Amino acid sequence: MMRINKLTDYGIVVMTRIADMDQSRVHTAREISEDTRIPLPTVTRLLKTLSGNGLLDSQRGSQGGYSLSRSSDDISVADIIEIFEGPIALTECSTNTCECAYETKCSVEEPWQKINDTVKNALEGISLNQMAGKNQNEGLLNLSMNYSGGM
Amino acid sequence: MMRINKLTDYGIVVMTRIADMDQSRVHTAREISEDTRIPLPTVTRLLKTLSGNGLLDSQRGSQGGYSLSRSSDDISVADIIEIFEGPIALTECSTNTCECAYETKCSVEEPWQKINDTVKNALEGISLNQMAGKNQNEGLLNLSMNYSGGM
DNA sequence: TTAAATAGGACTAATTTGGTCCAAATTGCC
DNA sequence: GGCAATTTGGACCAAATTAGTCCTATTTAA
Repeated sequence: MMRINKLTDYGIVVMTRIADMDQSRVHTAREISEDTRIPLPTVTRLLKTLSGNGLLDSQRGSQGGYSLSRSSDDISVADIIEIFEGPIALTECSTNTCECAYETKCSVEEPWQKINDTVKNALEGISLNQMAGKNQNEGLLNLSMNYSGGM
Repeated sequence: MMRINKLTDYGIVVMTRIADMDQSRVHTAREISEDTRIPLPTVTRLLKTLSGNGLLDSQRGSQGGYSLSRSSDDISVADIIEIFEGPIALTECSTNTCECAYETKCSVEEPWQKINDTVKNALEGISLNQMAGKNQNEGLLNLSMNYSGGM
């Protein structure tokens, strides 16, 4: 189905939720779990991963919690996806380390690069801010202009 | 890794290979397997799926084999991907049948639609012809124009 | 009639993914 | 100082998906 993984999806939901919350204080895993209705153990793991990769700041101990490490304008969907899924690459051919066994495959490498760049750019072009409720729709027009309409 | 499945990848390789072959005759699974070095049983299955979904014509019996059902210009990478993976949709939210359980997720629906359309357009914009060796690079410039150059 | 193909589908092994849980470390507060 | 609330790190297992193989039936040309 060429889907992003469920955990990645959840990761985006969680980040979006945090972006929608009061930025003046930190938020606990429990709080976020209740808001999103994603089970606490799972949310816990998501938050660990997200803070471990620099997208969230964490504060330990009592009164601790998580907060965005930078403005929701400066966090893209691609940032989140790459944390959970690694570099955005639809095929192995799209990565640098491709060692194609089949000659045919290799003739295919350059088109794949282009395809990937396009996908990557689309994902980098959507900020958390756009995903969140506030300022909704603003900026999305840029994306629509990116494809000239058909092939 | 947000990858397409291996079988889908193989499917594209197989189709590309056929597009590169002599169009005046049909080609057997064995022949394609040897060319691509993909194991015969797997190639067999790929070809069955591809012909079953109208991308290849098949001819049974001795002297039988497979050929493109239409010009390689008229077959896109998206056509092949959709056969193996179903509709191109990065998240469930991108499909019509989304019944979001979480309110947060729903605020996220519209951006996902845009993202998906972009990805889909990118994949629809690459023809088998472009993937194959002949006329290489022709037409790819269109794609490059689709993203306005980073964010 | 036989050999060469495709068609259809069942089946298994391998891999990936989703989800849970536990113990340790840190911090604020009483 | 000690307790309670948190994050941290990692192990672990169950479920789902994917990859790959194989068998049998059908079709067709020579």
